[in-house]
Amino acid sequence: MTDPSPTVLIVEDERAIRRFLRPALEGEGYRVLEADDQRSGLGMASSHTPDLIILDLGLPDRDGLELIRAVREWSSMPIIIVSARGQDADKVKALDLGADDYLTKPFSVQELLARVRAALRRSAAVRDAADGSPVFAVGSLTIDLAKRRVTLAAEPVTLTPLEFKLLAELAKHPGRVLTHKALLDAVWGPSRSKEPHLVRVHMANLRRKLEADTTRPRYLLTEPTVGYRLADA
Amino acid sequence: MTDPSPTVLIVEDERAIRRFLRPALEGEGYRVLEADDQRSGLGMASSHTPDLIILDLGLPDRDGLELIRAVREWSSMPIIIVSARGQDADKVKALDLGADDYLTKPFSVQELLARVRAALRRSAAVRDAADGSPVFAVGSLTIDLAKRRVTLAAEPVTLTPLEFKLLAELAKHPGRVLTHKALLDAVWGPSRSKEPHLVRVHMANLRRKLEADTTRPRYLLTEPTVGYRLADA
DNA sequence: CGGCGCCTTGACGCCGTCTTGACGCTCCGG
DNA sequence: CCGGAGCGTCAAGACGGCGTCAAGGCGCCG
Repeated sequence: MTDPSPTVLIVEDERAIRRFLRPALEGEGYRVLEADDQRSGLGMASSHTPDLIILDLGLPDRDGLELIRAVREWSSMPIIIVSARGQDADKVKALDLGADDYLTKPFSVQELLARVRAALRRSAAVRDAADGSPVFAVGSLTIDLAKRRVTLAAEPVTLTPLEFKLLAELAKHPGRVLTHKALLDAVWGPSRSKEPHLVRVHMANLRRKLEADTTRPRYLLTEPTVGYRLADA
Repeated sequence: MTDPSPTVLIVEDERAIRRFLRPALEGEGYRVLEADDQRSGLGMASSHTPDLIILDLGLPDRDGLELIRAVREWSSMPIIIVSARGQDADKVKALDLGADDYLTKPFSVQELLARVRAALRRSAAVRDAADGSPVFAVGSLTIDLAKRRVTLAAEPVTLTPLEFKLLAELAKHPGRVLTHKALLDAVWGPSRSKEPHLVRVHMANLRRKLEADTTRPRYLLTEPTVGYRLADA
């Protein structure tokens, strides 16, 4: 839900500039990635999917604009341009290609950081509105982690806090077997990691609410001597 | 359905600048509104709900910043600042208050237009994801964040400032669970984020005004040990 | 200066939830 | 055939969150 430290990708050929941008960004609590040309920048953008890109348009291969276009093919992550070129035409072109902001060198670090904050704030709003809540669904069971809602055959099911936490933990790894210890650690904390009985009791309660026949579970499957698994098909 | 021509509100005291901004914007196909001070600007923003605001920070009453803050109380519409003052501190303050962009005079019209396009493009993405309606409605309850009004079965309900702020926070994320901490942060500020009792008391007061049966709430739902949720269906 | 409304703070009782323990079942190996 | 281990069920009790009420303080407006 909350991303504790957003990731910022810097695409910049001048090492000097990278060397003073990185600490400034890290000082704000961001994780920082670096690339020194367009190709590797695009690669890192797609492999790491950062939360924001700071892009120097004065790249040696000369077509940072191409990076904007390429990223925009599949993502709407914020892109802030920094460039030595301050011509109107350059700015207009970059912005119209999909860049979110444009600063001309030399620029103030404080201003850049403020614009980074503004851009991240906006994109967080988008994520919010999108409500792209990862809903897990098997059979007639749906689990919405973000909205904290569980429905069975389109009927809402009321779960106790602990029941939901337990079910959510299973839903985060659909189809995978979670050991007793893993569940205890995640739901109760490490102190209780030696009491599998806790899991059994609450699993029974969950089954009573979710399963038609508790003796032959459809969703909450027991993996004897190992743990439990949420059916994913 | 979609208004083909977005509305732009210009808040600017210098008539000369308005006189050259208006035709430029209209030339791009936008509808244009004008205000010449903060007060009327805020009024037009709430009555016409434009798609974007261009705000001159050098207003005579000197606190255009206040306009940003006031608008951000209830809307996330894009705000682009134009200002004669180019100090870092000014930019940082405006951006952190919620402004989307900041240009210093003199600026190029082409650049301004490009930044307007970029801002509108982004907010279109937001509206895409969420429904852009500023009024929230469930059952016989309606909440108008912009007008600051709440009605129940078409009857206006009078709420205290704090009650409204609390309800508004819930209405901004209908159906989602807001944790005690989230509500405390948003309504009381981070300093009180460890006093869930505050939320309970005021939630009880809200229920007394909004719910037919406070023991079985229709709108303000409790999520035990987690927080509260505003019903969205 | 007085009154009123609003927010805070504290106390209290209720009710749901979690834990704990006991018991019977099944499966499997000795 | 017997015995143990793992699992599911049930009930009882303790715990703590939640809602409610009332008192107190503060600011605002008349």
